[in-house]
Amino acid sequence: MSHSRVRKAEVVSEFRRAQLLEAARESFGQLGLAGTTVDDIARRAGVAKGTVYLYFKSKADILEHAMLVDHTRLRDETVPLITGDGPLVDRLTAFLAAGLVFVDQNRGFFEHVHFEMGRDMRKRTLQQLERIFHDQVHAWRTALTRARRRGEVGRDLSPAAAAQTIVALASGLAKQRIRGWLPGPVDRIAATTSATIWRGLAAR
Amino acid sequence: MSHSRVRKAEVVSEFRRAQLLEAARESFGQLGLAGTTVDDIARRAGVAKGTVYLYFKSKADILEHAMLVDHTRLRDETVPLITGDGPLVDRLTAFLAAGLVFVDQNRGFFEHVHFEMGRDMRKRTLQQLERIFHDQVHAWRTALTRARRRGEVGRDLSPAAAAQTIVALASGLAKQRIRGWLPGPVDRIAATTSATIWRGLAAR
Amino acid sequence: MSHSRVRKAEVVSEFRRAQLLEAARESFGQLGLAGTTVDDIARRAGVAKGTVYLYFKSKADILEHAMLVDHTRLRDETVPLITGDGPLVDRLTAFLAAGLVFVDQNRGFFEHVHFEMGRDMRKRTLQQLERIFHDQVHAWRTALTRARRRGEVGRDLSPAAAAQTIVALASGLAKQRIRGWLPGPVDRIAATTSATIWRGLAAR
Amino acid sequence: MSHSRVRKAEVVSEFRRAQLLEAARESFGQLGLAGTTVDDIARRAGVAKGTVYLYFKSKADILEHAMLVDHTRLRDETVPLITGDGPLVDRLTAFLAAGLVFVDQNRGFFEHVHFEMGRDMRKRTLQQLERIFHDQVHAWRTALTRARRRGEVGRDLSPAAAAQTIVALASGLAKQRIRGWLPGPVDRIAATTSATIWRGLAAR
DNA sequence: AATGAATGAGCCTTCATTCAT
DNA sequence: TATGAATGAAGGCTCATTCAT
Repeated sequence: MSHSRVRKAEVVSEFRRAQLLEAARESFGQLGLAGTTVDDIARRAGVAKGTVYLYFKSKADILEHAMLVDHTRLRDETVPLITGDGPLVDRLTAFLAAGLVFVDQNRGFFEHVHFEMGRDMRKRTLQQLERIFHDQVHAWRTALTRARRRGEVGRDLSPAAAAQTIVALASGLAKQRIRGWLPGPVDRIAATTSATIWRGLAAR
Repeated sequence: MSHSRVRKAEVVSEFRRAQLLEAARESFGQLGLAGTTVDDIARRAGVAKGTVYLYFKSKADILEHAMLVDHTRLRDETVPLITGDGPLVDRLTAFLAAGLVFVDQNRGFFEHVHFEMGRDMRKRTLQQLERIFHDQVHAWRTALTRARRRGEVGRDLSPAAAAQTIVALASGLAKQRIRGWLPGPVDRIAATTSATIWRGLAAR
Repeated sequence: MSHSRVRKAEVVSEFRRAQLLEAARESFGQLGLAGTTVDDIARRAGVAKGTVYLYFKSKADILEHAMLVDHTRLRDETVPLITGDGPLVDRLTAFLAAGLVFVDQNRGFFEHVHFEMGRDMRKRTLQQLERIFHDQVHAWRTALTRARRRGEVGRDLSPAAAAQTIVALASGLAKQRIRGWLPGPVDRIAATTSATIWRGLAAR
Repeated sequence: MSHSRVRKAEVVSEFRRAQLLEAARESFGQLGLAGTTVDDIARRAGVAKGTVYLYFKSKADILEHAMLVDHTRLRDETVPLITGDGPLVDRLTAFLAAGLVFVDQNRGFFEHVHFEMGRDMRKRTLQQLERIFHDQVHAWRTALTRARRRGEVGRDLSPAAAAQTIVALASGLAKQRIRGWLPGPVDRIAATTSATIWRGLAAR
């Protein structure tokens, strides 16, 4: 019974954390990082200000955890798509689309947060993003190397360069999507972009 | 004579503004947006804090003007490259390289400033960037359309999609360069990336 | 039986109070008054924060009781020494030594607590100390009057003034001992000081 | 003229500091250290809260400077009295009186402040006080050694022990005066105390 | 009796902006 | 024009105390 009480407390605690993170994401998304006060977060979560500090040790800590959720999701929703087994061009399309979908689902949060972090926070955030970036590049290099062996991509293609190009392109698309410069259905954008770099620009 | 006095006053005034903007860019670059105080800027410019407010109406105003300088430069250093008259692939390489060079030259400023702007400031900034982005896309679409007519690029290529892809790619490369994830000489990066999308990924 | 149950409850209750007071003294001694949180006290006593409030009505209340223990001890360890029956000079030495020993044994607590009390608490504390002070002065006056009658001290000595002098001196020594400005064995300090005022400074 | 302007600014600045210190001493004296807010100090000085931080870098800094004034005065008002050239017993009386006068003039401030300082502040304060204490003891030892040579005090008196006794006694008197346990005119208290230890307690 | 999550008042400090000189 | 002292709003954080379980 003491066991179940511990469990219950843990569950409640986790719930509060999630509740606060949700409130924080909402507030950050609407008011920006600087515009959000701890009071805001508390109010949205329906608790008193002091309560926030029972679950997170500072405002920065809240942000860090809020972002961690995103980063985990971002990786999980993109990397596996690269190492699938369909035709490479389809995987490329899916990869580009996934990045755009992710952005669409987190627009408010991204719009502000990635732009207002302080020095140290940004450092830590970028380290996390760098790992994701490296994972994506690595996965693409592997996929391209195999595809070249199978004759699916050009013999003279540099898998390393191409991998980096793809990831940079996905990142560029996402950025422009966040900013609203890339309207329209995600699938169409992904498909045409994918087609463009798949075939190349040059006449043949 | 009253005329020349006005002139002189204007010149002095312009000088002060430039001096303050330079100090601001330096401080923003080193300390970030939130980390920079109006006092910092004044001190670096060698004037008193109150003087700053004779030339700019707020801290946000300083930032806005500091960015305007950048945006003007960014446009001037990229758009003309697209509408040149060498082979399209060379222009593409030059375009990608120019974006990276620009980033390299303003790294400190970008690193911080683009990440810390408040709501309204970011809005205005993005509007400016959007215009540059549109100009770039437009220039590429024109260039690609002509190139297609000349048979320089594939018949079935969509100039609109390709233009957007190129610009997104340039933007993605720039972003990763800022973050330090794209080390090495700018020219090599531009050349290999350009080659990749020029030839395309697909075997032929 | 209901009687014995009440008794048992009382005993347990007293035990808890003592346990909490001990924890409080420890914490006050190490972290100071302001540096000690109710949580600290609870943790050291191995109970939950709320429990503290079952035994004391506030942090100030804890402090008050913690000091009461001290004051009782201080009185019990000094006043009886004055009204003994050995030679007066020996009683003086013993009295001075007792004050120093007391300080040595409670250094941590004194170091902080006497310096950080709030208004009201200090008022109450000083009232308690004043009683001890008066008791000491009174005891000394009585002892000196008797000693004068016996010809043990100078005929022209004012018992009242001398009593106050002795107590002030003891208090001054204690203060300097707390501050670490009076190193060395307690007995030696007490003996030399005692000798000094016993013989007086003047040549004879 | 620029010279005189600098001067004027300095004078104004010093005036403000003094004004703030006075307000702080007043507030600390009335409300205690913890009870005094920076707002209190500002209000008493007739300035805005932010202004306080133009002259002192923190609340602790204010306290430190407020105490420095005291310590300087305490030393200057006591040490010179010891090394005068009148009869030693008169110097002793003057010394004891000076300590009591000092306390009387700063009662409110002392009452609170010395009792509520935080760890570090108290450490620094005590270091300053220790120097004063040492200076006093040293001066007395010198004075007593000379007096012994002149046959003014007993041949067998230990100057070191006697010096420490005197200083401890002065400190004890001051402490009790602060606490209100030593009412009456300062001169009388000093005279009788001085007489008591000058003649000694012992019958002769 | 015991718990510990929740509360919220309160305080120090920063800094963009103003204004008297 | 230039100065820089003065302002005061605003926000992150602590912690004594309460209360539902």
